[in-house]
Amino acid sequence: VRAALVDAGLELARDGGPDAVVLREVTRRVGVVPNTAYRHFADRAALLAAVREAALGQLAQRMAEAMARVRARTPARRALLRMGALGRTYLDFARTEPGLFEMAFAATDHLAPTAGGAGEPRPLDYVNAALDGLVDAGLLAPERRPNLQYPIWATVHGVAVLLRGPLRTLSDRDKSQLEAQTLAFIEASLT
Amino acid sequence: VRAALVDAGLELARDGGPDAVVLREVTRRVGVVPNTAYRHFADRAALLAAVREAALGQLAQRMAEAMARVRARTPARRALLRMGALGRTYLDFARTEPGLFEMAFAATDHLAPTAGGAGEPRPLDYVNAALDGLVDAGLLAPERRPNLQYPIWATVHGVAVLLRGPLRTLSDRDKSQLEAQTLAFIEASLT
DNA sequence: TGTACATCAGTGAACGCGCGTTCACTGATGTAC
DNA sequence: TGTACATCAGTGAACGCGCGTTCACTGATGTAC
Repeated sequence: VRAALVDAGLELARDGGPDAVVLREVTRRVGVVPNTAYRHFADRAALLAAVREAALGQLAQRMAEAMARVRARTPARRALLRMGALGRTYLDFARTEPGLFEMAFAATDHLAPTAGGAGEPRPLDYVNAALDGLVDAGLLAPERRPNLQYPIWATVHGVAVLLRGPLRTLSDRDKSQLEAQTLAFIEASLT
Repeated sequence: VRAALVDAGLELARDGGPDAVVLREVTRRVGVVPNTAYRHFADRAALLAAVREAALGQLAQRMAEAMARVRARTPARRALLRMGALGRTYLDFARTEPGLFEMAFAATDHLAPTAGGAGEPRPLDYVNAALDGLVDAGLLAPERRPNLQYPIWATVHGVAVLLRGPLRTLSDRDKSQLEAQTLAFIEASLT
């Protein structure tokens, strides 16, 4: 039932974002009485944290698939392609699953279980791996590497957020172009 | 009274973000009966849109002040300093006024009055002006200029959002360093 | 093999709450004659 | 100068709603002897 509750929450978040993940509605979808949720979660915030984790997992899975799809002869080329694929996957996710995207990055009261360490890979892990690949291939100076994942993440995340916010009135064409331009902006500053 | 309602809304948004801007609480603060709000706004969404506008105005004002403070001998140096000052002002605003920051960029149902055109300057206008300054000073190739404001805005906005979201557990030191690094990342890709 | 008991996931009913919104109203302000 | 009237910002009371959460409970499942 716990898994069913999280799934239902994910479904609610899919269209409506975090605010749509309402405890009573979640239990309703599972076909269970509201207070049943308290068997599995301390309170609504705990349920929300679990759903957020699941949403993040969806994004992580897409990134993993995208990484697996990259085929390239040389390590250098592969590192570059991976970098681009990561950005595109991230932006695709934000565009096609806006509710889950919002859910994945919503601020939850419960502090994230980041402490664990040995969990499933997170989006940032893939960026780190791709950057290390660039360094190994000699495309990126090692001294520029430290913490470089953050500005890159910020840039991609930022364009995703802006396109859903102040720039949401742009045409689809302009949005796609802006996404491409932003990824090019990152690539330009990497090489 | 209308202005008082918006002010009260701004105050509520300051600590608590958009969700804290509750129609009844807003009227309560003004010392007026709840339905009075409907004399001035069609519904809650309209009130929220007005408050969002005001929050955006606060940010715009800070940027204007920051621009006025920049003193430099040469146009080239001034353009560079302005660019940096804009980024720092933006991140300062996000850090010191998280509620207003969230409010300013919240998605509101009412479509933004962007159509007007001749309104007060918006954050993006300052970035455009600074970029034009860089081009005029010969620091930026004109062919790179078109739409360059968007990736830059995205990067700064992205780091602001991440620092309030997934990276909120970072130490203040790390946060400041990440902000600085991100601004350096932008500057590096501009020159 | 059979009985007594603990565990615990899910039930049924209810709570208090604050919300956005609607209604018919009052009473001050300004305008027309 | 005085009277009749329209305007309209704010009032008072109420509505229905759905929420998160708590309580004492039932009844199936598994374990100990």
